Amino acid sequence: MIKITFPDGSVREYESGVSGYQIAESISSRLAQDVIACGVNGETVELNRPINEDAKVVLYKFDDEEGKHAFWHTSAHLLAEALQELYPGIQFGFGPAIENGFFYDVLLPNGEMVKEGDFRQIEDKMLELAHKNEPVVRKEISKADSLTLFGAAGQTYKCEHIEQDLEDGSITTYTQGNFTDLCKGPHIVSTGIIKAVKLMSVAGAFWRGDATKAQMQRIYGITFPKKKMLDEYLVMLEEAKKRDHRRIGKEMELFMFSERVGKGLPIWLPKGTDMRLRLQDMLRRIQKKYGYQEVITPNIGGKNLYQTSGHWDHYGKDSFQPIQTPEEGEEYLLKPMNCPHHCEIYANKPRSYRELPFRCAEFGTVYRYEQSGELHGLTRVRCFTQDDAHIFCRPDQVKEEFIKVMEIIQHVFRIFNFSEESVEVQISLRDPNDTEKYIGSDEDWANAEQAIIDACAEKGMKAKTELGEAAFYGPKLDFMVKDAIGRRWQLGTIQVDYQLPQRFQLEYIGEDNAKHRPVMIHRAPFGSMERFCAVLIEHTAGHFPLWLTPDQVAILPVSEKYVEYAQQIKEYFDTQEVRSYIDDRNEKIGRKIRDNEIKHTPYMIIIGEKEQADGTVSYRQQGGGEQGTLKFEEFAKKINEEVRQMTENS
RNA sequence: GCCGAUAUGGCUCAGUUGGUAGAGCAACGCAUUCGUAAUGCGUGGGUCAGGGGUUCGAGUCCCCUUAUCGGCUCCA
Repeated sequence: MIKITFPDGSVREYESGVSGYQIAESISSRLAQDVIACGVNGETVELNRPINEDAKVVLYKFDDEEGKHAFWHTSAHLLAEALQELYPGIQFGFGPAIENGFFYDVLLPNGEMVKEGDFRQIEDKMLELAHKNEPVVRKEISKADSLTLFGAAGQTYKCEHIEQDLEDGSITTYTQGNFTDLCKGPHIVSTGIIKAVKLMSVAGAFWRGDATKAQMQRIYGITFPKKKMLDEYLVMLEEAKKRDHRRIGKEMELFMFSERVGKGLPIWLPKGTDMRLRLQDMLRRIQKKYGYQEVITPNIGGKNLYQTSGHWDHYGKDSFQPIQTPEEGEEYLLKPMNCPHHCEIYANKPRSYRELPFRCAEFGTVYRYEQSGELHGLTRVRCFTQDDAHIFCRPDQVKEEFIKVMEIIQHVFRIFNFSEESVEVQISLRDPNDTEKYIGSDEDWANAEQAIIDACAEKGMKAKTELGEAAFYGPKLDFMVKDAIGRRWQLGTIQVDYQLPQRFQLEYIGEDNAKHRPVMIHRAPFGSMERFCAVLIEHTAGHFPLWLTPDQVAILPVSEKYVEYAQQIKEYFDTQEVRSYIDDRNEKIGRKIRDNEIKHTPYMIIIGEKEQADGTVSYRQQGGGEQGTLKFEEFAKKINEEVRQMTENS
């Protein structure tokens, strides 16, 4: 007999070898229907795996992360099972559960390709197989046997995976019906729980994520235990699309692209520019308090500059190719980053330890020749402006300076209500197994990485560590924020760099009257104006805060008779720096209200006979209906007061 | 760059098996001069992304190019 402890603390006795499914059933038959996976001692196992010792049990439902994971993982197997029936000879790669659903990497025989048009047939086959409600059976298998099994099935990728990555004694297979997959689980108890299936897309994906290896087809899908849940999910996706910054940017006339100007080259329209300048001003105010000095550098630089920095070696192919000056025989690059220019500013004169840290900031526009397939709205472009700065400091100042930058970034994110949950902080270190990718000594790397880790610890910053994500010259602390459909984008970044100061032979005279090498911190709180605006648009769905929004007030005359009064108000607003426009269309007031509600303008004022006589305005808040009546001077004061509070609290 | 998909008036989209383009919104005009989420009537606007091909005939079928979308790879 073994003792099983339940989440509520109660303990029951069972025969050794009892399965999770039997445990679930013994509690309540109704519960057993909802339970789709089972955890033991913190480790998720499938319900049919025998439990042989005293254990703490967790029973997962679809709503639990672990439950969902098992559900979608089994769904990936279901997809593979269906594909195997439809395309005999198909090769399988990896097929995991992901945040929303699952995928399977496959290679069809004879160079055939899965097309979106085939999805219906595959989905039907998956549902047909699920309807059989086959149990998912786990089996431990030796390495030799697994190689025989998958070798006989012609699964060369599975065999490669077994040979290279798996150790004898830790290999398991899962079988449902006629389909057996190499897998470490966990899975749901049987396929019949899967009631709704939707294949989302098919994409190319390189075997093992290596662009030099075979390209497989990655089929994405999602499944649910109820049809209704799938419908709700699809509606949610549609809603998210409405927040897409590319769509809102067009609707609100914030930015545009032109095929003739070139792909990936965003054009900021008047309203978008207005907003961007306001964002820049906000950051300028904050930076000033932290002792930054703003500079302006050219948009091109000599090729030699980037050879010195090492960027040419690492990213030469990914830059716009050099501009030649035939008479002078020189080559210039469109500036792909600002750091080398800033190094030259530092080197412009001898520096004393007394003037460090030297903090040099620039809204620096850079150009990068990103792969065409990578371009994406404003989040991945070929011309963008970094809210860049480089801090040159003494080695003993690194941690303190790093922490100050963290404060700026947190400050900025707080202003936009990017909550702790929506921002993921990532410590990006180098891959210790692939040091070729990086420059600099192990000692410098150790120091730089430790500075970041210490700073995070000191600030109590919750951060996950990723190996291989560092820049080639140093480790980073990255602030990632999700877009409307859950893609993660790096916004803020802070990087510690011992390399560029060396390459540029940067020095300062220390207290000891000897020359010393400074350390450089690269940082950008927004990351780039383009990407930050994109993510901000998606987070706010275009409802920007009053201080930032291009238009604060819509002035709506009840009829054309009051347009003159409207103009008088607008002129006054202009003098008070309240941003307004008049909707003087020949439309009824109800219509004007509706249209301006949709336009996301935060305030509307309505003026007619009464207001004109009293010198007042009747005002509404977007989404909040009528608010009251004020003298128009009072209203302007109220707007500015609101803006003042917002910006001062920041 | 690679895989899959899309491209029709300013915007969002119809356009059945090939038979010479439609709607709603927007714009413009006229009437109306209106009180807190859509006034009515009318008008103009498209080399169907570009190029080539098949055909008596192509928005529709085929090929190439370009841009865009979903991914992969990359991201200083």
